[in-house]
Amino acid sequence: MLSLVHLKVLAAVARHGSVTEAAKQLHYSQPSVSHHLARLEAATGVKLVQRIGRGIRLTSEGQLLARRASEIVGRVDAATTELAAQVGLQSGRVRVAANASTAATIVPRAAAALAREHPGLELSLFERHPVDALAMLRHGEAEVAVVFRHARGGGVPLRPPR
Amino acid sequence: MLSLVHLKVLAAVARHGSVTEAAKQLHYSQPSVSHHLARLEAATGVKLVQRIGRGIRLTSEGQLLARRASEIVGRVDAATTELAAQVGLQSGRVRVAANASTAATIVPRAAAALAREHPGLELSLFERHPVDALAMLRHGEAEVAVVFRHARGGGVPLRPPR
DNA sequence: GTGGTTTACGAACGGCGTAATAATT
DNA sequence: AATTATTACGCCGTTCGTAAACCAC
Repeated sequence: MLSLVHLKVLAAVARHGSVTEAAKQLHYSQPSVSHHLARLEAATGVKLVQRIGRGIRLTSEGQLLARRASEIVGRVDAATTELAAQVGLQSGRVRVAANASTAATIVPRAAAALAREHPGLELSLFERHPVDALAMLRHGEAEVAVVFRHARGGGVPLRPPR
Repeated sequence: MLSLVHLKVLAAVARHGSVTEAAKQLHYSQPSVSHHLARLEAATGVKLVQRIGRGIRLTSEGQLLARRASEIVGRVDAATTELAAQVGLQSGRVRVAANASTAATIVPRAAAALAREHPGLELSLFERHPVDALAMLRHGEAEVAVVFRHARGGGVPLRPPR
């Protein structure tokens, strides 16, 4: 089984076209990156890079694998983020600042849905004038603000809880 | 960065609902799988499994991550396969057995395209009666057979070179 | 006691950096 | 001489298996 680190390194080398640059971006030493490439070649049994002049170039197979590697690494990062978000939704505080009309209409419906989906959340609703609602959001006194700015088209700034 | 092995183990545990079964399917020892789960929990900081009676159960976060893990591991496997196929197309031998009518019409066009895309391939064409063409395929004397079985709807058995 | 999971321990491997070497401009 | 990549080496963490302990039916 390939290693994610190997794939990440290959993707970085593909992006920057150089072992040195990839190492810098990954905060690795130059030899580490070189070694990773060698190991990845050994693991796959495929030549992935070519020395060309005093730099290197990916072979066509290297380019193919690098594209897949970017995709895969992206998914891993996304899964990590998603998991963290899921945990954040299990418990925590969500303070909603809304103006009168939204606080009476769409906010209760959204609040009910949120409470149903994530019963562990502590949910508070504050009815404020739009300007004050946004101020609460800005000052960290609320996680969510719901206001109408215009008659048509609304603004719904959203920050995840913690 | 999460480890692919960890993700693979989590996916296997999710599939089989048991550390023991997952270990069997992965050809690991039982303690290894247990240890992997513990490490994955440590790495993510999230409780992923619960002891329940004398078995275990994934938490909701565990189930979420397991779904993503399956997806990711699948992509890694696909990339590996794809890379191997790409290498196979760089060099090797493709022997095509075709009956007279296809050998004169669609096969040359396909052969030209293949030769253009993958110049390293050694390409041979054999014109045979349909039955003999399929026999060559079956006996490993050809990698590809192209025959018409009926007046409408053709059969194009394909095996990748090596 | 049986089936299942976890903890403990030791061996082998992998991954990292620093230092030294090679190759190209 | 300067820049880039590789090889050599030592350290530490990870991963594996076996053996022992733990827990629930």
